[in-house]
Amino acid sequence: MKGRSKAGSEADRIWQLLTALVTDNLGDWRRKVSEITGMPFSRWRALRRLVDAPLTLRELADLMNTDAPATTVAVNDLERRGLVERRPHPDNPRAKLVSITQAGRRVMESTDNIAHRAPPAVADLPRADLEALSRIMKTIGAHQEE
Amino acid sequence: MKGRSKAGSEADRIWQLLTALVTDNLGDWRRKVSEITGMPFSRWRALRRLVDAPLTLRELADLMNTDAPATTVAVNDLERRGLVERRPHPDNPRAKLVSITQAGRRVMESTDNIAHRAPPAVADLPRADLEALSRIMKTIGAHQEE
DNA sequence: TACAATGCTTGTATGAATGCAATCTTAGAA
DNA sequence: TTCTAAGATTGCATTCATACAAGCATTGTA
Repeated sequence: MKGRSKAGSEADRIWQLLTALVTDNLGDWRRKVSEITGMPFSRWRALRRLVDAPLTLRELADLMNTDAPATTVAVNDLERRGLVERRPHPDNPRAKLVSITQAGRRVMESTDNIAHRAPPAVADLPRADLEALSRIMKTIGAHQEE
Repeated sequence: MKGRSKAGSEADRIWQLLTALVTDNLGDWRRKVSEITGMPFSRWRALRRLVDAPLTLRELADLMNTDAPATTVAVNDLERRGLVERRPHPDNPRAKLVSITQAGRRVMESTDNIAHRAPPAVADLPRADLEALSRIMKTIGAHQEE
């Protein structure tokens, strides 16, 4: 957390607005994702973390801010649905690597195209604003990779 | 929905990134808000909608994308806690106006100062990006007022 | 008057998220 | 070897969120 400014900063105010905007639309979004995928929203959220790279259960649990048991249950469900696979970890025999399957990728694509419609307040933004937003989100994305 | 472009547009991609960013941090946020206020997150969310102006139960239900019974339960709880008041609607005798109390405002202030810390990926953005974001969020906010 | 619609309430049922205790295996340290 | 820690699993218990059915009071209309 380098150069962290204090609470109540500009960034915090923006974040507050962002979370309000998203949470107000979250209910609808969750409903749609569940409807399309036929599984709880939390399963979809777990699956999304596996798109870029396989993870151990421990890593997945940390990323989702839940405990190990909850993660095991989620992976069990996803595996039963054929969306992920458990494989032995090449280096650590205690750990297992969870990776997404082709079927899993298809599920993610189906929701990419259908469930992520921007709410009117965002969709109706002027082009210049959308471009600025796009650029900023890329910056944020890059920051999170670290 | 004026001038709505098709699915998969730039706005939709941005929205997808935004929701991912927020939902990834939502768990923590909900926990903190619950801890500070001593009530479920959904109660806080309902209370927030009443900060600007009193609403009827019907209006509150629509804004939160839930049904009337759920809203009644939420308002009952908030009223028991002394954070909102039910008053007869001046024009429509069938409706009731729910308004936030001073105690309710204090609760909202307590979470404004403590729970809304921006995640590092946002807090560490360059100043120019933060300013652009701030301006865009104002535009979005104005759009939602309509 | 009779009837439908609005606004709210009560009660119930269900699915889901979360957290905790206990167990098992394997790896590494004493 | 013995002990401890890491990684994963099973099972359970609790709290929420959400939806639905049914009912009551009030308003407006046929």
